[in-house]
Amino acid sequence: MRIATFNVNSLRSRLPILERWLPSSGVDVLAAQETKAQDADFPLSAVEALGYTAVFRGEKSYNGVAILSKTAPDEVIHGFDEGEPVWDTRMIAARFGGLWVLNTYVPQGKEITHPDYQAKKEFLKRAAAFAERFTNEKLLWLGDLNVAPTELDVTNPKNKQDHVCFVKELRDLFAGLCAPFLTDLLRQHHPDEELYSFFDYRVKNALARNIGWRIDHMLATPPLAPLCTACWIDTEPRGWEKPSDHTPMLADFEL
DNA sequence: ATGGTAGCGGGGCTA
Repeated sequence: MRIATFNVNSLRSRLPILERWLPSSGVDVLAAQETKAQDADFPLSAVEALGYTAVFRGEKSYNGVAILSKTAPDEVIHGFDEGEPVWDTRMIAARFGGLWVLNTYVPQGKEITHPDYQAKKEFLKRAAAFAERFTNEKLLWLGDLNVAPTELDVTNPKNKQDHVCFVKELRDLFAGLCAPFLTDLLRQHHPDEELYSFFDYRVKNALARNIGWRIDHMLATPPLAPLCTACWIDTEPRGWEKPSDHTPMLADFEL
C-alpha cells in the first residue's frame, strides 16, 4: 500500500498537477492539506475522474483537509472531539481496515509572540493525544506539521532560531510528543540527507538550489513503523508549471 | 536587513 501526503495550496488550482502526477504515482491514499475550498466547491468529480474517492472538510479561502483514496475508508473522523476549537478543517482521520490515517494541517503560528503560535502548540498536543490512543494499533500521522524537527531539516538553521517552525521551544515540544511512540518514517530510511518538502515561492530557484524546509511528515506507531518498506520525497511536481510550494512525500507499507 | 510569490476574492490575510 502506497500512501502520500501533499500540501496542495488550493486543490482546485492544483488539479493539473494532480492529473499529471497521480495516475503514474501508484498512490492508494493521498492526504491533502490546504485544499482552500468550502465543501460545496470541492472538485469531487475531477478527483473521481482520476479514479479516487474523497472525504474532506474545508472553508472558504483558508485551510481545508482531504483524504483521497482508491477505495472508500471504513470510518471517518472530522476534527478533535475534546475541547475547542474542533479544528475540523485542519484535522481529518480515516480508517482503512486496520490502518488509521490521521491527516493534519497544523497552524503555522505567524510569530512566536502571536496568539496563533500558542494555538499551534495546543494543536500539536491534541493531535499527538489523538494518535496516542492508537499506540498499540497501526496509525500513520501525516500532513503539514509546520515543524522542522532538527537542524538537518531546514536550510541555514542559524537564521531560523526565532521562526515559528523552528524555534527551540517548538522543536522540544514536538520531540517530546513524538519520542514515546512515533517513528519519523523519512528519517528511518534517510537518516542524514538534506531532504525538503517545502520550497518557498519567494526564494528564487529554491528547488534547484535545494533551499527549503522539511515540515511535512509521516509518523508511525510501533505496530506500523516496521511495516514501512520505503519513504521518500518526490520533488518533481515542485518543478512543474504552477506548482504548489510543497511537494509530495510518499511511503510504502507491507500491511 | 528586507522583501521576495502565490491563492483567494475582489482588500487584505495567510503562508
